[in-house]
Amino acid sequence: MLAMPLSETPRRAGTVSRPPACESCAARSLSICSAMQAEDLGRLASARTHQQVAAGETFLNEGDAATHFFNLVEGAVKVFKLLPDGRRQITGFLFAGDLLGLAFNESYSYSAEAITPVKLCRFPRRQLERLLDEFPRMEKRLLAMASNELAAAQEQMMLLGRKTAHERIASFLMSLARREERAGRPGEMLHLPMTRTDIADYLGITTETASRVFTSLKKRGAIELEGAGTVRLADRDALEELANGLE
Amino acid sequence: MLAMPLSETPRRAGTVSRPPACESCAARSLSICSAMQAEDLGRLASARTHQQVAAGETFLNEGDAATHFFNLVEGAVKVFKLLPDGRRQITGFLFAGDLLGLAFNESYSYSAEAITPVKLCRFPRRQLERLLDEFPRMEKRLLAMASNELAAAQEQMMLLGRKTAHERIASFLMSLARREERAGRPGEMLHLPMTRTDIADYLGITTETASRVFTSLKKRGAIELEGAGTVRLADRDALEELANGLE
DNA sequence: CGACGGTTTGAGTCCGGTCAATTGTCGTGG
DNA sequence: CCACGACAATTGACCGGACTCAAACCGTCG
Repeated sequence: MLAMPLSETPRRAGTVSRPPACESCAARSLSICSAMQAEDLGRLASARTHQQVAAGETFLNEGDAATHFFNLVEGAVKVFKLLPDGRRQITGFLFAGDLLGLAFNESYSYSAEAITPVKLCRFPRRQLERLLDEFPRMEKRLLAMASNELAAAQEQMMLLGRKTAHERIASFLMSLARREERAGRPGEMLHLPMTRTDIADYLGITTETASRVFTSLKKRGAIELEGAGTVRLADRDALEELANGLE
Repeated sequence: MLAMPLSETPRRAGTVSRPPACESCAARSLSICSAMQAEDLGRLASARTHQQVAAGETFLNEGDAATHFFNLVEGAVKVFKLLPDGRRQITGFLFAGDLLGLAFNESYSYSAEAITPVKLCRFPRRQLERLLDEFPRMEKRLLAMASNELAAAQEQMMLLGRKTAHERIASFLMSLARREERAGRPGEMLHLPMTRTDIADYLGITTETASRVFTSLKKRGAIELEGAGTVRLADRDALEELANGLE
């Protein structure tokens, strides 16, 4: 386990405010790196493999032996689980800088598929485990990340268990906006690389419902659409309220 | 974050198979202890506070400063989040031996309420952080626990997002049964300390639906009820299939 | 241009929610 | 021991939001 997606990490005083550039794989914000010394990076780098994945390709399968973990360098990825009859639940979207497959079980508990063309850095898990033994600071960092992941997971349970379709979409959009802003980009204009079906499978609704809600929010003036992939959050306050079940 | 509930920890070879008794707080399976030396336990113990909580009492509030973490010594606890209008999502049930409040954020992201009368051991978080610095093995153990938690959380997302009411109840029962068996007790006869409303709020359905599904499963012969609090899993294979969306 | 995948829209259905009434359970005190 | 009150659980009737099935509408790319 341990996939590190849109976790809403609160910037805490005392934490390294911006991880340094990770030379070894050209990722601008590989958060794990901030806990490593240059030499460690070198050691990990020696074992890493760069990998390209085409859009739509599944490069990690639920149940497979968890031999590697990944750093997503470029592109977007969906992480999901399937039921035998094909029903799908997407448990997270990952973007550049996110970590994937940091499992401590012997097999992956989810699958991962590229949404856009993807560049990733693959590390053998053993290598990481050795590093963890030697550099406890890294472990602490991972623990903090896992902690944030868990908080995000509980938030998602709240969404899936108790929110209406409108509230789910609003929550989703606000969550993306906050992520953009945490990365220093404006959060008003969003580019959605995933399809309506992906969004639906992430929010526990159907494609049709997702689409209907988007047009409904547009009619209300809460958002503007330019094609299906671009959303402008026209009334963030309204969306925020909706996301929290008010109104 | 980090609440450690019914995570289905696979017993891995090479891991301590059964944590030694934790003298300091009379818990029989305080998993964190297995990573500590006796002296450390003593140090933690010096700062601990024993605490009794009556059934129905909320002893931990979402948003409060996360100053302590807890070991549940006896009883059952529900962990939940609320929406402003009162809708509730229970994110987990905790039982004897489980850890609670092991947050690495500055405030709790959930509330916790006693289901039955509860005994807990309260430790200041600072103490733990010092210990973690000195004993990396503990950190590793926590990381593994967090990893299992995350896998369980994703399983729950699958349930909340995609399963039917029948499948949810079946999954819930099977999950409880496995937990019992992992603890060395027979999993066929279950005692449910929580109300139907609690179960419903955990599974993202209503009390009425939960109740209807229980009686429906009873009529089908999959379970037997003796009062609302005791369930016998009469046909585990059927329940297992239902839980996975087959049939 | 036509084909294909994704999106939107429409009509009808149904699972689970809502509201309401009844029954069951248990602890308390007369 | 039983009556009572309070709360949980069950059951019923009805409703509605989201699902299903189906058709039309893009946008992009060969």
